[in-house]
Amino acid sequence: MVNRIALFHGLPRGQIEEIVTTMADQTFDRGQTVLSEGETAEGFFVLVQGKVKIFKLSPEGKEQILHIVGEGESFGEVPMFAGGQFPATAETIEKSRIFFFPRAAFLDLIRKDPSVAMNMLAELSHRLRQLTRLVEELSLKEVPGRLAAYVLYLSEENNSAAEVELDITKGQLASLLGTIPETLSRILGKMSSQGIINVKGRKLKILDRNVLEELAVGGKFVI
Amino acid sequence: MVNRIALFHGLPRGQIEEIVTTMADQTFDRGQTVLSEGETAEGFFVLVQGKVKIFKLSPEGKEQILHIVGEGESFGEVPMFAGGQFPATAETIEKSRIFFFPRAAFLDLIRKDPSVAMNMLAELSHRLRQLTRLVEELSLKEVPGRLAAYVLYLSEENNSAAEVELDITKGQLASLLGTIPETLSRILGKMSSQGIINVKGRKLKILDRNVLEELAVGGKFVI
DNA sequence: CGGGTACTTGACAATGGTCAAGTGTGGTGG
DNA sequence: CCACCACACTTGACCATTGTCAAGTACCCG
Repeated sequence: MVNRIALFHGLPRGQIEEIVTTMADQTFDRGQTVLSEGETAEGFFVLVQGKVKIFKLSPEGKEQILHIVGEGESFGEVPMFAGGQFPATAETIEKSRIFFFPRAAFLDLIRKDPSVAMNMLAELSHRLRQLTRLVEELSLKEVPGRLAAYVLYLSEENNSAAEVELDITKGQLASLLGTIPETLSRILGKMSSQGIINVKGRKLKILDRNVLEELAVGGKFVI
Repeated sequence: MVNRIALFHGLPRGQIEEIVTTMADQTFDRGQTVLSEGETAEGFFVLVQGKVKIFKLSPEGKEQILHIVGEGESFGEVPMFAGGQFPATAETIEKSRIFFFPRAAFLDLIRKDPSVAMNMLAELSHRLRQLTRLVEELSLKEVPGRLAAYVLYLSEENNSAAEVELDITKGQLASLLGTIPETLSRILGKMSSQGIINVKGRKLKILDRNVLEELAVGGKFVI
């Protein structure tokens, strides 16, 4: 199980066995909070099975999803290295199995084995790139452009297939795109009626990839 | 000089001398591009003196500043650990002196000395926290709220002084707040006319901190 | 089959961007 | 030392995008 975690790739068996003795193995139902923004951290988490959303809430209750954690990915490491509290909240959106690694043992491991440090540096760098892209999308593109980029991304992930399936609800997608379900629904409707995509529940079919690509780089969306 | 770089704190003298032999020392005039989004990376940079903005450009030319690099800070590390290209562009906004550290020698150093890895993990974590906050601001607050948060941040940096001075132009501040100079100008004007702040060139005086704090957490701005 | 959640649709309001035309203001060269 | 020029900033009129509120429909799970 631990072997499948990217963070521990290349680690000798002995050290894996050592770190396993310190970790905790927890199961969460869907909709449970794993960690809350502002909490002090005693370690970090790895999602083994299920799905977790990392998000921020505004005082008025609007939610911005920063990231959907996939299986094998870690989260909640920021305070371990930078001190302080968690910068966002993590909540399961499916029944999930999560490993918790306490701070001290993991820091020891890093000092002993540089490959863990390198893996962690790669992971954090990857996360920085994703967040950079999120800022770009939110600030420089309108909602249709963000949606187009997301649909194309889903397609790439799937060998550029024309048919893709959302693995989150449309409401969650709206929150990930920095908008609300109503707006997303309207835009999906418009794209449908213009023959750009075909929407059937969570299944999307790309009908005109060129228009999507045009939108995704910042082009305007004419009604 | 190298001693003052946070990344190398705690490093024995011998290793500092070693890394110094591999680095390049460059000077840039104001307005020069240090690295461009999409370029392949051969190393990373440390700003020794001056000021650098890290930003994204939309196809229409709108700019979103992600970060203003301060003296002693590094930038451009993401591709070193995650592979690929620079996710954003870096340009000097003042005459600057910049050290460049080639990839290979630095990776060697990390493998030899875990404290450098720890410093770098702290740096990247810190950056993740900042970007998380930027996403939050852009997505969950309106411009007056972002401005209020920025002014309060400047004040904190300065022992909560009531008088603060912008160290960037208002145009750059607009880009950092995810808006345009016109909008920023109008909001500064409104805040002024309501006695919340006093604006004189780049000098701002906080007159009503409570209102600013209210705005910064997401409160509404009544005209 | 029922209940709740997810989603859709409509009318409306408002934030903030665009375009255009100024008004300073600091730095440089004559 | 002053005039000029470029650039930073301001202000006004307008409008597009998107959020709010409200109501209704579809759909999945138990």
